[in-house]
Order: sequence, then C-alpha cells, then structure tokens
Amino acid sequence: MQIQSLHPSSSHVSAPATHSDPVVRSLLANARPCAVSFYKPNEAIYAHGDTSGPLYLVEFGTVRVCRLTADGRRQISTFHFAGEVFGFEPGGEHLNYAESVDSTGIRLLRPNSDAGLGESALTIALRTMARIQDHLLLLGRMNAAEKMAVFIIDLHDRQDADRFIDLSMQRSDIADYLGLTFETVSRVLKAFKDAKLIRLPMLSQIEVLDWTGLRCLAE
Amino acid sequence: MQIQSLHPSSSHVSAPATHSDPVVRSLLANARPCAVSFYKPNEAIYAHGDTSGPLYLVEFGTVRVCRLTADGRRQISTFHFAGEVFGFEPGGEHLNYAESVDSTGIRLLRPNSDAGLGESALTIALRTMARIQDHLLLLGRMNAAEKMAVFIIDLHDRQDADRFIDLSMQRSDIADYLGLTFETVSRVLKAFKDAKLIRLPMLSQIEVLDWTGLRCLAE
DNA sequence: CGACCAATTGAATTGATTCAAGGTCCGTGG
DNA sequence: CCACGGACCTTGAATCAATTCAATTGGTCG
Repeated sequence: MQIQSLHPSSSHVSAPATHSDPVVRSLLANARPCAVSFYKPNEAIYAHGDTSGPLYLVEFGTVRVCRLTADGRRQISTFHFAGEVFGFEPGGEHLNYAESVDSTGIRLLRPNSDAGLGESALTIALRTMARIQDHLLLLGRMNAAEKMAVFIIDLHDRQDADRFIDLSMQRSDIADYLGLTFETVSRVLKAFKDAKLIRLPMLSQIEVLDWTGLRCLAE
Repeated sequence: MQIQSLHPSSSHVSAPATHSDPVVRSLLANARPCAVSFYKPNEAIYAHGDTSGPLYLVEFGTVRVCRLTADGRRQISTFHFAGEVFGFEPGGEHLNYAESVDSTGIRLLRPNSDAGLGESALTIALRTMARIQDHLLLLGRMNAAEKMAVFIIDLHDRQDADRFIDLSMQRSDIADYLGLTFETVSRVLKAFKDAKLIRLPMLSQIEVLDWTGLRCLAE
C-alpha cells in the first residue's frame, strides 16, 4: 500500500468521487484532511483485531468488509463503492476485516475535534445498518435466484452506469456475499442468461435485458 | 396497550431492569422521562412505515424486530431483552417493524435537547450493528446445528439466568430468526437432546448439559 | 504459445424443506 | 375434576434446492 501525495501533479489515480452526498460532505468537514491511500487488488485495509476508530471513505474502487468463522468460512457483510464510508465498529477492536477488491483509493477520516464526527457519523452508521438488515432478509429467506436478482439491481442502483453493470468482484466474492457457492452463482447467471433476463458481454459486465422480470424475481 | 403510571404504587408489573450498562444510563440522562408502556404478547410496538425517531428501552420481556418480503416471508433481525435499546432507523421511516414476544414493558426515549441523544446513541447503534453482522455470518455460512448452538449460547450470555435458559419465543420465532423452518428447529433441538448436549425440562426452557460440546458446534 | 487462475458445466450427494400425521400442553367450561 | 378444543410442537417420509466433487473451458499475462 502506498500513500498518495495530496499534491495533484503527483497523482496518477483517477479523479476522486465528487461526494455529492451532503452527509458525507458534513463528515468531511469535521475530519482532519488525510492523504488518499492507494490499494492494489486484494490488499488489507484493516484486519480483524486491529484498533478501530477512524472511518474510511472510498474515493474510487471497491472494498469488501468480511468476517470469518473459526474454520475459515467467509461472509462478506458489505461491499463499498466510491463515495461510501465504512469502518464503523463498537468497542476498540475491529471484528470485521476490510480489503480492497480492485484498485482502490481510500481516504482516512479522523475527527478533528474532541466532539467526534458528530451527527453525520450516526446518520451514516444507521444507513449502513439498514443495508445490513436488508441483507439479513436476503440471506435468511431468499433462494439463489432471488439473491442474485437483488444483488444485480442493488449494484445497478449504486453505480451511476446506465447500460452495463460493472462486476468488480469475482464469483467467489459474490458467493460469499450472497451466502452461496461460486458454482451456484455461475449457474444462476447462466439461468438468467438463458431466460433472456441478462447478457454477459464480458466476465465482469452485466447488461440487464429485462428489468421487469428481474425486479419481479427480487420482489 | 396500556400506559403505566410512573407512580410506583399503581404499578403491578415486575421490577424494571436495573440498567447497569453505563452507556444506557447516559442515554437515559439525555432523554425526557417517559412512562413505561405495557404490551401483551404479540402486540405491535411500531409498524413498517411508521415515523421513526424515538428509541425504545426494554424494561422487561422480549421484543422481536422483523422485516418481510413482498410475499410474506419473515426474517427476525434481532430479539431484544431487558436493558437493551432498539428502534434505530435511518431516514424518517421504520423499515422494520417491532412486536412484543411475551409480556413486555417498553420505555420510550425522546431526546430532551436539540443536541439529540449524543455519543451514547452512536455507541449503542454500533453495538446493534456488530450484533447484526455476527448474524450475517450465521445466516450465510452456518448449518442448522451451528445456528442453534450459537443461538442457545447467545441467549444464555444475555440472560443472567444460570442453570435454565428461558425460551420466551416460540419455535417459529426461532426459525425466522435463524433462517430455518420451525420443523428444523424442532429436529435440531431433538438431536441436541439425543446427543446429551441439552435437556428440555419444559417447552420453553433449555438446560445445557455439555457446554464444551455446544461451544464446539458454535465454534 | 503455454501456464495459470477463474469460471463453467455435469453428476452425485446431502441438508433442509415440504407435506402430512400425530402428540402435547393449556385454558375453558361442563 | 375431567373432557374438549385449539394452538403449538414433534416426528416421519418424500422431495428439492443447493452443495460437493470432478472435469473442462475460457481468459489473461508473461
């Protein structure tokens, strides 16, 4: 992991997210400015057991936040994309670990006063919580096809891309997010393709052909 | 639902939780005092779509917080017991609904200043979030026996009861919490009984006979 | 071009569900 | 006190969705 200089001329990464979200902007206003760290794919951002405290803002790229069972089974709690904030943990230690999925830029947010990051931190934490609660319903009560449909629609809603949805993560990441095996992910994508719900122009791109059909599956 | 008077002499409910948790006490200090509402089993505390804002403190009893799919499948996000705070939601509307499981007393917590409930609200929200993230791992990556073992141990840790664990909720609630059917819950309990891990002196009580064996299952 | 990793596909297996039948607990009323 | 009814729970048998295991294909990069 390298620390990027804040000086623009030395930066060779793509433009940072615009942070159009007012809550994120307010959080930035309460934070000390920090450099953007650049991560190659599959690098650790923080580990299980690390001291928690600062928050992390995704400038570009994708992050996965995960937890493991004692025998190594992995569950991905959330993916985070450009403009999203993560790193919330109670107590002093990270119970989850976070890694870059692809080439990712992360800005550290440290509170610049004793007052902490204020109300905006709570707001963003509650949003994250709502997202996770949605995911409980998905993991506990949906079948493979429904899970996949929800996942594709969610990806589309969070990317501003219109036509093609970018799959920055590989099949096994999707599997560990949806509580499936990577073989099942592959099979469901094939079934969607055969049902003319989607097209897969590349391994890492989805084009939705039938939004109605897909939304119907996702309820 | 009846509103209990704050006057002790008119109260016929069991003694309220002592709120030994300093964070909950600090939250109470920032809240306007409110009466305790008494709920019979299976009454609505708030509904999907209700305006959110106030927090709720369980004085006694058990609460379930749930979400439904469009076709009526239910996932219970969390159970809450005496001394626990719930009701966190982003935005203005409840995405979940909350109900009493058994006879339950709830104290409403409304902020008494414009500053809101302060840091303690964030602390408790983060705790809730950590609990939910644990539950993602359970729902996504554990089998029925492991889920049940984790559930029993968690119940024990959250109740101060030593010998007998009280199952205030019925089998279908446990099923909707663990992402199983109630038949499977019943079968797993039977298997635990046959394996001499537990005893079921009553329908709603568990006695753990082999903590090591149970913990081993739960990892 | 070959090597390697990821993804696909097939066949067999299995864990959990579904459907169906009993059994148990508990309150109510004769 | 006991019989009755209904809700909850247990148990069994058949089914099915998803996994496991095993090839094979495809894509990417030196």
